[in-house]
Amino acid sequence: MSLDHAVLGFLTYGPSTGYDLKKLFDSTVRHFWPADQSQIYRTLARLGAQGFVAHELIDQDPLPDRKVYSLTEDGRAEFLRWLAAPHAPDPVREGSLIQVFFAGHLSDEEILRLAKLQAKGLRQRIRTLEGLCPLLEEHASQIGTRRDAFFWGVTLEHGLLMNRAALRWIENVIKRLKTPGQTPVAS
Amino acid sequence: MSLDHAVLGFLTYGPSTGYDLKKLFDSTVRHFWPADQSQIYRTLARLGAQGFVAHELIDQDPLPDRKVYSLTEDGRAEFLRWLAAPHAPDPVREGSLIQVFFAGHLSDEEILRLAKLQAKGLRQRIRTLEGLCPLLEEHASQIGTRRDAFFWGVTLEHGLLMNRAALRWIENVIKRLKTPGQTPVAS
DNA sequence: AGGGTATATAGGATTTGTCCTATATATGAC
DNA sequence: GTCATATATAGGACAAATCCTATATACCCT
Repeated sequence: MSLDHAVLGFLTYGPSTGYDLKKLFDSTVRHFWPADQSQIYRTLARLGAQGFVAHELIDQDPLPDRKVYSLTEDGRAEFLRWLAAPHAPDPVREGSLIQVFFAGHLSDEEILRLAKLQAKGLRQRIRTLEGLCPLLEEHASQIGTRRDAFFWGVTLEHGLLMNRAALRWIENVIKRLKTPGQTPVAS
Repeated sequence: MSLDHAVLGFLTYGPSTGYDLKKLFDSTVRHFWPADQSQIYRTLARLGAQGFVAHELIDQDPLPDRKVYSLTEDGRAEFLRWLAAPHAPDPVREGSLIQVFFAGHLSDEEILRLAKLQAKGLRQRIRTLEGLCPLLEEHASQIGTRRDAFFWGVTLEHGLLMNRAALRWIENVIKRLKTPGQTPVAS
């Protein structure tokens, strides 16, 4: 349950509401762990029932009360325990590769069309990640330390490197499709 | 619903049972699309209800009857429609990065320990993928064409490249942790 | 005047995937 | 002799995630 610990993690920086957490998620970890608004509220409720977070109500009439959540002692302990423990990597799920896997049923032209679309999507995603860089630095200076900023940047770097590798891969596939007769051997 | 189309895809090579499909999944697409046994059977049932597959029973007393599924006309049409259409990439979910994101709360020693474990896992995964190569070629020669073998190999290549990129990334992070004072800037 | 966005929470419904169990027998390993 | 593995299907229970809707008001744009 990574989301639970991501929420606890953000609360180590100080109390926050579900609404603010959602925005924080979107501007920092969305690129490797998207979180639905509805899921965040439910997670906060569950963490509350487990005693890992507590909240106080702040009246905002006529808007709904703000529920400002903060970490309890137990919550902080649980987070640090999780953070220091090794975890199995989550299984990979790349649906687009299923299409590639069965692409032999299509004509080269059709495959090229799809591959180029994929490449376009990857380039777009890379630009999005590059645009995230200043945003992340802004957040780091606001709520985190310089040390935090290093690790935040490193996760962004991961996204960039992976997407660039995927782009190189698909561009290479396109190249090989255009010049047939080559051995497709991996390794 | 990628699984549905993966199942339909495998059935284009000929009729099969849920049991055999599970084995086929494990030896070909498991590295980018793991499928639970239980899920495969339920998927076959659902595809049957939708009219995309049909099955005949083969008595095997005392073992349970084999349900040999084959594609219907509708099923083949649906698969080819899906195969030729562009699809949005599935969202990335890398739980391990959440740990990296909050790693600032740990000591350098603890982080190094975890990072080295991650690297070890990646090397292991790379070896597994390399070992899958001959298996995949064997399957390709048995049930697919040479053209299929190309695309099957390309998906494997994707896995190798992505895991190697991830390994380089983590090794670089380890290096930077050991020599402090360097700018962590991405890009 | 009407439509989109921001503020704030929350629940229903559905989908997708995992884990575990049940059934029934044969074979090979230790 | 017992224990794991292979053969074959199937369902209950649960977890995780997404989508949509409801509530209420204010502000800005056209």
